[in-house]
Amino acid sequence: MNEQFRGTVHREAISDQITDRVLSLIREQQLRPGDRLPPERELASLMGVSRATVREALRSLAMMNVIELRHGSGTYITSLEPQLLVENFDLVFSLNDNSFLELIEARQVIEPGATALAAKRITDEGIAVLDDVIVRSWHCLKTQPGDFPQLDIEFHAKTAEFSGNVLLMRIMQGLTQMSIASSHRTAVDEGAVSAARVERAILMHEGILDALKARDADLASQRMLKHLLAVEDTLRGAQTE
Amino acid sequence: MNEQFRGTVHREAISDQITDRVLSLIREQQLRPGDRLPPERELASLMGVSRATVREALRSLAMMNVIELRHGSGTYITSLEPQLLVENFDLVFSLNDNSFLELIEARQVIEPGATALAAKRITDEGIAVLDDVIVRSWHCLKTQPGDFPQLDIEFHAKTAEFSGNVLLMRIMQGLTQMSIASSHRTAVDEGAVSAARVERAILMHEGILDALKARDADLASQRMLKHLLAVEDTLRGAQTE
DNA sequence: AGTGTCCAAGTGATCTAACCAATTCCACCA
DNA sequence: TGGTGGAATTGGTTAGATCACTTGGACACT
Repeated sequence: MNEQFRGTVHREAISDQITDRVLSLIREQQLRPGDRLPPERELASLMGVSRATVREALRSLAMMNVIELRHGSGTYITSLEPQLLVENFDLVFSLNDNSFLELIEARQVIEPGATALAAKRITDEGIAVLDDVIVRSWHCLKTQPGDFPQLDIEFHAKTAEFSGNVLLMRIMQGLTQMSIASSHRTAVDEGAVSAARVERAILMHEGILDALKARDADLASQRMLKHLLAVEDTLRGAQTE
Repeated sequence: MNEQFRGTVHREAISDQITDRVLSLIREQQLRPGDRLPPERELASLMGVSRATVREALRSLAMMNVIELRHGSGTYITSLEPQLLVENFDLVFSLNDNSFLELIEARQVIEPGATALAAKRITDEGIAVLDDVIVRSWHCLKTQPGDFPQLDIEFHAKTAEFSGNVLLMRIMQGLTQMSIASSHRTAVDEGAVSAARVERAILMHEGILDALKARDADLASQRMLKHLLAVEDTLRGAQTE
């Protein structure tokens, strides 16, 4: 016996029911990208709840990039493209305190593979983008070597982007952001941006780009790993100075 | 002149500022798993905003499983485990048929490298843990083959753990967890848990573990990649059936 | 002392009723 | 024709109140 006590006592919170409802409508294609939802006031009266509750649900969906709230205009379904929906994936690994040695090690595991994929998929437009980064890097070396880290990040982020894999792209972006925060904390910047080091880094970027141009996945992957090992040496050196 | 008009017109919505603030506090270790946040009323007055706005932020964080709102008790930081934080990303896989291929591709990039690290760092205790997973996998095959995916996750998650890199561990555990969610969506389960396939998977796990026991990083890495390529074939096959 | 009951305080959940701010669109005028 | 101003629409935010759940301590009973 005692079956009579089965079942959950806590029903789901109202605002969670609303988010589930919207997500269901999206899955059933009753709501499609670009569609506009009814105004908040209307939704509230339709469902017999307060506007505040509706807004809690809508804001949650907006944070997941499922909908977009446009002030004065309305609520719209986003494009629902994968790169949008995984935008917050970095939460999975960025909420912890990480040493930059762990960071660089993770990049050594991920970037060579991502670069190999990029070699297979990069378009001529993509190559032009990376070429431009290199050109700007040389210019930066002559004028403001201190600004190089920004271009370094851009090169790596773009390379990850051309891997054509949105998850790898997001992971790389998250890791590079953490690298920035980490280097700011450890004051590594001064050592890493000496003109000689910047020049070596640009040369290695060029080598990687050449391999990408040749669509040589193995070579590109190898060179990216070598580059990241060099970065690790630089960081280790700066750390012990 | 006209400098007076500088600056961005659209500032970030207040509730988004609050979520960012909470996430920053977590990153800075000022808030840790299990910690309790101040009551909503207090947060509102501390930040000089209304309670409704605070709640929109908190509900968004709760939807991403970063915090938990306990009615009558308070607001608490969750465990922040990767398996928990990726829960809501399954929407990507139900909306886009090809996303799970990108997922397995990302795993193919990351897991071999992480496994190589594990080969260098795994302890005898770690090996015992993986041995136990294998033993339970064989037992599962004989009794409840349908429960194998859970053990599959466990093998990969533990391997990630023994890589000794928290970042890689979390990324890998998150991706592995999502694999299960995506395979549920695509109704692959039936095909994937056939006894023959389960047996093949366990044998490959054994091969990986043997390489780890030998501390052979290259071999372990190779075998992990081969295993994931096999998983991809299984998924592709199930997709077109 | 141990134990169970009950109540009050604390806290999240929801509602109501405003007003502010950005967008949209149409009527009106030049 | 075309711009221009203002009203209507709609999201953003606030304030205050009430409901519902949890917690812990006071109290009575054993």
